[in-house]
Amino acid sequence: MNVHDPDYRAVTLADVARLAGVGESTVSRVLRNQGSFSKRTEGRVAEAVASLGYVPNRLAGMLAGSQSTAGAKLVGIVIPSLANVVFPDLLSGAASVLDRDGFQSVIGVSDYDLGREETLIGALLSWRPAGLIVTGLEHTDGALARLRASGIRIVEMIDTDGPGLDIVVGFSNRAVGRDSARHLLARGYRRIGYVGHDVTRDLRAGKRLAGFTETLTEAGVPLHDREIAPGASSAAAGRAALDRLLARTPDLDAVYFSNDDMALGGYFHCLAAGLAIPDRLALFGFNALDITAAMPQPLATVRTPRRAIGAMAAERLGDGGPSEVIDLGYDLIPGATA
Amino acid sequence: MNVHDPDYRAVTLADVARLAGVGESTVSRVLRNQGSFSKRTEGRVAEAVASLGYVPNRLAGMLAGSQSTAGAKLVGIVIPSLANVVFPDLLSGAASVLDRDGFQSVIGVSDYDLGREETLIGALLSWRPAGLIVTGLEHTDGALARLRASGIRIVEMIDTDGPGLDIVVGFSNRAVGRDSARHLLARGYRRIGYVGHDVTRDLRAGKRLAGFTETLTEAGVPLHDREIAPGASSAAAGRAALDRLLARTPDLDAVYFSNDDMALGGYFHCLAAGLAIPDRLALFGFNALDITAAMPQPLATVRTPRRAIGAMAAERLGDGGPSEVIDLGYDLIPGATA
DNA sequence: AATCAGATTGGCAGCGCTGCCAATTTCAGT
DNA sequence: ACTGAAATTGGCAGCGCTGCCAATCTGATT
Repeated sequence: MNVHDPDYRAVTLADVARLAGVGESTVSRVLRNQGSFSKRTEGRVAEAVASLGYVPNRLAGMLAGSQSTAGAKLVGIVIPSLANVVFPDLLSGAASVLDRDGFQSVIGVSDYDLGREETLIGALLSWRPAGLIVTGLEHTDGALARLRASGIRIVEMIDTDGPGLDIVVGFSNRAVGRDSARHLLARGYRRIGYVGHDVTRDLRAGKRLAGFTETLTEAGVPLHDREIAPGASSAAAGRAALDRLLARTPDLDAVYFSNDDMALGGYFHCLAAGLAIPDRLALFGFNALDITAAMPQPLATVRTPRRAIGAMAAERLGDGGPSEVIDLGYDLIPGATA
Repeated sequence: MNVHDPDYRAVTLADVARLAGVGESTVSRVLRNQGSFSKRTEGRVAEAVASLGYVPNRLAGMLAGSQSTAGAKLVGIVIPSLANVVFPDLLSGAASVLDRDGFQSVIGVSDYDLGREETLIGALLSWRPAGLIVTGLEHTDGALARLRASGIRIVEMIDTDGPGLDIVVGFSNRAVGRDSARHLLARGYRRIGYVGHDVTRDLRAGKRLAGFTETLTEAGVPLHDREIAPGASSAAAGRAALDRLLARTPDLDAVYFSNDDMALGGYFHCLAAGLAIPDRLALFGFNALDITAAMPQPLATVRTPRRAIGAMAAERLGDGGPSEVIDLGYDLIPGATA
């Protein structure tokens, strides 16, 4: 007997009620441990549930419960990618809070494509979630319209550089860029280069770079040269890009990378090319991936509170407070490569 | 006006039907592009949808559609973690197929805890998915019971070393271990050690180790020594564990790691300690993470078809074929570290 | 002009569960 | 034994949508 048999019918709450000899609403109350019922009833119901192998149908439950505020225990989350550690971290931070509060989440991956993000937002909204967590502040007009029209709590996470829709949780990427530049300047580097990946897709990396060059320029030490690798960030892309950059501009004394993956690639290039770090060339990354702490020379990078951002985003989804921007900051890790 | 206003009511299909001046079922047909309707009707409906900002309620749709086979376009996926690249890869492989077929997926993360997996399976089943993808072959009795009772298609992915429930997609971890051992033996290594992480949680790593030691023993070159790091795998754990292992057993000439993260840590240890690779010590990993190809000396490792496994798992979810085991194999990458 | 297959359409009964409300039971305090 | 408040319980109307079926319309054919 399975779902494909033409006359298959799942066990329903009504079946349980019948077997237990109680009303449907009583079973519902017992199952949700809400309202009052006697110990005896609870026992009967538990027994019936066990003997029938009853599994509640959450679809029906949510539909029915959607009329009340307490109903929809569901949230939607949109992230650009799963390949970059950042996002799984954000997700697990959010999951820890969501689990605690008994929320389910439906996740959409936009693949750094704002058009696809708009589609995903529409799809997630059709689940009638109690709230939505999206990544970044940049969205298509259509996406913004849908988000506004939804009338639900929206949390934009990671980035605080710009106007948000409702709740914004994250840190300033621009400030990260500025601080990174300040750090390199303080260490005495003056011929500074940049190695990044496709910024049209990863807008946050673009903001860091903007802050970085801004500070350099203010200090009278403009960015010496830059190399942008096409496609997503990766160690291989970082290694190849640094190679190209140095071939063109050998006199650099420090390189700022769009993130740690790229920086790790750069590190490998230096090892392979026999360039002393940080004396011949300093390296600076972003994200503080776990792996960078295990390097022979810990990478100079910036640690972002990823899990905390995810957790805070989930936290704020629930409350009905006013719109606000929550800056969770970041830490600059000096490391040994810059 | 938003969801929290006491008298808020979402736009429903009935509202659209009224505005468009057609019946509800007609709107439903147009929206799902199913059945027949005139161009004129389609236009009216599209107009009404746009003007009202209507978003279909998938909860209701699935509930209503659940009676038919075509209804529930939903699948559940359970993975042990998001922190290990392997799982996001599996997920995106599955997503590519699921998207194509118009399926939604709900994901659960068990955190390598079989008890938690059982709970998650129950939770996912309550969404009445058309099928479920789980990780590995080991499950609690309770989980197995629920899976069997569900009557839906179950796909167990990654591991083919053991009896499956229904469809199994993956490769043999044991064979990976054996081939890895064979490779090291062929290269002439004879004092071989192992550095791993908590095997009680990562059962697949345990199977690889079993196959590995088995082959070594058969060759009359039993595993020389081993060091197990507590907790999850990471570069830091691998680095520290290799350090401990070598302190105790300095005469090793090769080390097999539970995966690339650990191996990368081992690589860093060798760099820091000035151990020549592979002459003084050979390193062998597992997973073929992208990053290992960017290393000065590409890591010797085994590439697993992660995206393909995810895609195949999703593919099989749909068909009604008989239970079977699908072995997608793997590639041994010689690299330059062994 | 009559006929008929095929295209188009609307009505309505559920899908399984929860919220509301009224009915019934229980029980401590007279 | 009697009373009122509190605890417990069941009935039933939806939640918003889809499937089924009968009704209506269209156009070509005879």
